[in-house]
Amino acid sequence: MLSPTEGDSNHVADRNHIMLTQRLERHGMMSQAARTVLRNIPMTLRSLEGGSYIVREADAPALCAILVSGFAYRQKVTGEGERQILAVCIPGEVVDLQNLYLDLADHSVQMLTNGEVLAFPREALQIAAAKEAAIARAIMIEAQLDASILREWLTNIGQRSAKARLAHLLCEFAVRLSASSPAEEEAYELPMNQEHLGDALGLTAVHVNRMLRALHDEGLVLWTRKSVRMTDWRKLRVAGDFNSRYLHLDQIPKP
Amino acid sequence: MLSPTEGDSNHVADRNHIMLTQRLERHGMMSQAARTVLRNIPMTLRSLEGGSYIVREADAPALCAILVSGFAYRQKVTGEGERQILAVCIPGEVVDLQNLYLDLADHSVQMLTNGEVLAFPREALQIAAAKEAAIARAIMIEAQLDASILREWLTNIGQRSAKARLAHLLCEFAVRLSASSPAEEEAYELPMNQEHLGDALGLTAVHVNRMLRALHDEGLVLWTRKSVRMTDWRKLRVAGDFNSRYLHLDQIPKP
DNA sequence: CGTAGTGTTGAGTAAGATCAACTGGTGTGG
DNA sequence: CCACACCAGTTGATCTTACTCAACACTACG
Repeated sequence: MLSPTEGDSNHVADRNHIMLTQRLERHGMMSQAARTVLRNIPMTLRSLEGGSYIVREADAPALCAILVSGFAYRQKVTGEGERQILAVCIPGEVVDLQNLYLDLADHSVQMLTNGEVLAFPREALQIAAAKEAAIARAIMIEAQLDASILREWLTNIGQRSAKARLAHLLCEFAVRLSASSPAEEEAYELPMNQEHLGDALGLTAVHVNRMLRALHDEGLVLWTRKSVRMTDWRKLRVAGDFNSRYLHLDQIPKP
Repeated sequence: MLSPTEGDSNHVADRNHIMLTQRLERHGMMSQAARTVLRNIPMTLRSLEGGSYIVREADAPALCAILVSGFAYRQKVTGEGERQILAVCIPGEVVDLQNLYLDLADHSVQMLTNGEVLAFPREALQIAAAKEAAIARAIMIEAQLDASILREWLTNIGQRSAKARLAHLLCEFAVRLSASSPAEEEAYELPMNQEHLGDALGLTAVHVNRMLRALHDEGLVLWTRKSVRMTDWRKLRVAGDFNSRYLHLDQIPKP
C-alpha cells in the first residue's frame, strides 16, 4: 500500500546508498570494498503515511529500513490492550536492526508522521555484514546505542516520578534532535500527542497534561501543539535527572 | 580483589574455551577456523563473591565475561539514588556484550550470589568478531535476544499492574531457567530477595511482599525463602499476561 | 544469645488513574 | 459561509493503587 516510489534511476539509487553508507560510517570509515558491498544492496524508497506499519509484532520481518524523513516509533501491546512505546525513531536512524537476526518480530514499528523510508531486504544486510567486518561492527554499535537508550527508559519509568519522567524524555529528545540536526537546542518539533507521551512514559494522557502544566508553571518549558520550547534547560535537566552519558555522544561524530 | 583462580593448565583452559564456543554456537555451527580464533582468546576463571562488581557504570570496560556459575544482575542508579535492575543473568550467559563496542559503561553488572566468571579482554572478542563473521553473527544474536527481554521488561513495568508484573517476572525466570537447565518447570531457585524484586519491577519491597501473598492466596505460587514453586503454572501465566514469544525460544536449540 | 538481614503486617498517605464534562481548533459537507 | 463533527487538550471530582512509616517476627549466623 501507500504509493511506493521506486528509486530506480541510477542517480536516485546512489543518493539512497550514500545515506546508508554515511549512517554506518559514523562509527569508523569503511574500506572501498565495504562500500561496494553496501552499494549492491537493493533499496527502495517508500513514502508512508502516519500510522502505517513498517514492522508488525509476531510477523517474520523480511525488510529493514532507514528512516529518511518523518518520525516513527516502536511499540508493544499487552494482552490487556495497553500500548507501551519503546522508542521514538528520528530521521537517519535504521529502524529495524532489532529484528535483523530474530525470526519473529517481538514488537511493531509504526510511522508517527508521514515520511519516507528506505527499505531493503533484511537478508541483504545480513550477507553484507558477513562479508565485511566493518559493516557488522557498525550494526552492532548502532544496536548497542539503541539498547542503551532502552535501559535508560526502563530506569526512567521504573524509578522516577511522573514529572521527572516527562522532563527526562523532553531532555532526551532535545539532545538527540540537536545531535542529528544542527543546533537550536532550546526548541524543537515533536509530533507526539499527549496520548503518545503517556504510552511512552507509562502514564495516562491526563496525567501527562497535568505534569506538562506543572513544568510550564515552573517556567521550564513552553508547550504549543506539537512543538516544545525549553525555557530553562538547566532546571529541566535537574527536574528530569538527566545525564546524557547513556546516549554515548562522544562516540558519535558531530554531523 | 577476590581470589582470581588462574585457569592456566591446558586442560582447564580448554574447558573454558569450550564453554565460550558452545555458547556462541547456539546460533549456528562455527567453522574450524572460527573455533580456533575463539580458542586463542586468553581467558581467566575468577571466583566472585555475591555483591562484587563485574562492570561499573561510567567505567571504561576492559573485560568481557561469561557467567559460569551463580547469578548476576545489571543495574542502573538514578541521581536520587534509586536502583533499577535491568536484567538478571543466569549461568552460561555472556554478561557484558552490551558494552562490547561502547566506550563507557552506562550501567553496572554485579554478582547476585557467589559464583565464577570467565573473563577475557573485550578487545580480543572484538578482534575475533572482525576475523570471523560467524562470531560476529553469534554476538549480534545474543545481544538482540537480550534487547528483546529488555523491551518486554519495559512493557511490563510501564503497562501492567503490580501483581501482573510480578507474575510475569516469575514466569520469565521459570522459562529461562528451565531452558538453561533440564526440566523441572514448576519449581526453581531464585536468589533474589524482595528488595531485588522490587527494584526489578519498579515497586517497593513491601508491595512485592503483598503481591506475593496475593499470588499465594490465589494458589498460584509457593514462596519459600529463595525458591519459587509454581502451583498453577497456567493461571500464573494468565495473571502475568505472559507469552514467551519475546524469548525467541524456537531460535535457541534445546540444551 | 544477641544481632543483622529479611520477611510480614497494619495504618495512614500520596501519586496517579478514572470518569466525565467542557474547550477550542480544524476540517468537511451542505 | 455556516453548521456540525471530530480530535486533542484541559480541568475537576473521586477513587485506587501503591508508597511510607513503623512495629514486630523469623531465621541465620557469629
